Amino acid sequence: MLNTYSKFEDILRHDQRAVAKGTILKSEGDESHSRLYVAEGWLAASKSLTDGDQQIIEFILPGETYDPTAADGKTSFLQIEALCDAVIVSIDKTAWALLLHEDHDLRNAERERDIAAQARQSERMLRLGQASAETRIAYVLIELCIRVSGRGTQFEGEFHVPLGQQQLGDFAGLSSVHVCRTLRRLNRAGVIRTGDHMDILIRDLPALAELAQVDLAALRNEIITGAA
Amino acid sequence: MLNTYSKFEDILRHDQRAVAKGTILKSEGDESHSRLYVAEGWLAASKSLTDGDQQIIEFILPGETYDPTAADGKTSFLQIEALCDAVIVSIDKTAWALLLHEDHDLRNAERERDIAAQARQSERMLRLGQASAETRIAYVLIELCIRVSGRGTQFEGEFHVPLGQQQLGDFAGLSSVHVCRTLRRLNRAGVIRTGDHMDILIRDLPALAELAQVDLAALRNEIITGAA
DNA sequence: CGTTCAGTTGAGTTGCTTCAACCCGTGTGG
DNA sequence: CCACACGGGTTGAAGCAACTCAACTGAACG
Repeated sequence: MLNTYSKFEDILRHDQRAVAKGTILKSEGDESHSRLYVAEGWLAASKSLTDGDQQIIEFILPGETYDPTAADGKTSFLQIEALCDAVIVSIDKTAWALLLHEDHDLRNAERERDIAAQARQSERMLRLGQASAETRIAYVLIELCIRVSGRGTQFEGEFHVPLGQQQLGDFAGLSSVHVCRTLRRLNRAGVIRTGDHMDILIRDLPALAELAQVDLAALRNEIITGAA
Repeated sequence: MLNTYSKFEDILRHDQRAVAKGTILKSEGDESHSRLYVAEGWLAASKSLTDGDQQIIEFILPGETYDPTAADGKTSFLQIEALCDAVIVSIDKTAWALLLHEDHDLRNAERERDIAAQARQSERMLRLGQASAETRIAYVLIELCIRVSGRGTQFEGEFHVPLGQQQLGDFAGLSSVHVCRTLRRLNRAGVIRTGDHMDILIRDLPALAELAQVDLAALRNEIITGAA
């Protein structure tokens, strides 16, 4: 993952900052620091309604970057939170722009990254709007599996996500109670096995893909960046 | 709207193409033509589940551009459809890249456009995942109102959208029947008035914003591009 | 050993969907 | 000119999926 960013490793090393689980990163007035690079841990970008319900818009995994800045260059309309202890780098806005301008490969990689992120969002919207709880959960599991496996060889059927059922629900648009029930049902059906603290083992990937209504190979190409 | 694209008006004029309502624009193999510019009419970008339910991911309004191309540069994961008779321009991929490379202003404008589109999607995901039918419909109406009003002076409370209730439902994640009921309820409450063929008059904007759970001024900045 | 917190389960409720009927404006062919 | 079909909107009735509320469990921790 890191190799895409080898061009500015000096920055990455210099500006690293550890944050504890639960920390909320505000970009209030913090204009110069715009782009985030996550070296370790997971972040969640979310929005909430006035009545308190929140929707997780995107997870940011180790090795990925994210820019929460709005068009005005100042404020952010999203809340960024560390889902576990994390190490992040805030990349100076102008420095980033400079890098992007100089480095053609980086620019291309970022473009592909954007497209992949966009594709993920579309898939999620489709399911948020139209699919049953079972399909939503199955899709979330598959997306996360693909992403944690990364560009590595095959799918790793077993992986861990630093999420509670509440957060899974905030992502899939379901109540935590219903996430629990759905997960349990998938367990009983032998499709997955869940362990302590969101350890997930996919036992029957084709069945899960069927439930999620995805074509695995296609989704893979669509959803993650092609950079080797 | 057009003025952002004044730099390549020659292309726009040259390659215009009229399409009838309902036409589906496939990008199958049509690699060289990647970026769409909509001169007239509305397009919808949608995805569908295997069982046929479809979700409209984005509307593309006159004066806007859209690139349905996936990361591989070939296929598209979205279906683009003309919601009414439309005039579009397919901009050659390499020509577009060249323009973007040469023209700093255009590049910036596109960046802002991307950020605004991203913000819109986040708002919609929030409501798809967490909000009631009433809130979703109210939000959709407000978003569309803001977008058709554009950067113009004030909100125009009265506008028209070339959409049926079915399509409104596909966008808001509701059945057409429930869209009808909700619209009817808003009518009775005196918040809006609907006319023939999706003519909409917002009679009580603050009330609608309250239902949609949005801060009008903030949403405006967030959702549309700042280019004057 | 008590407290806390996440997950689990049951019971009851509700909001949205589905199905079906009906209305109405429009187009079409006899 | 009327008869008819058609498609979109409207409404009622019935069903169901997901929600809320609440109680219980078990693990982690002081």
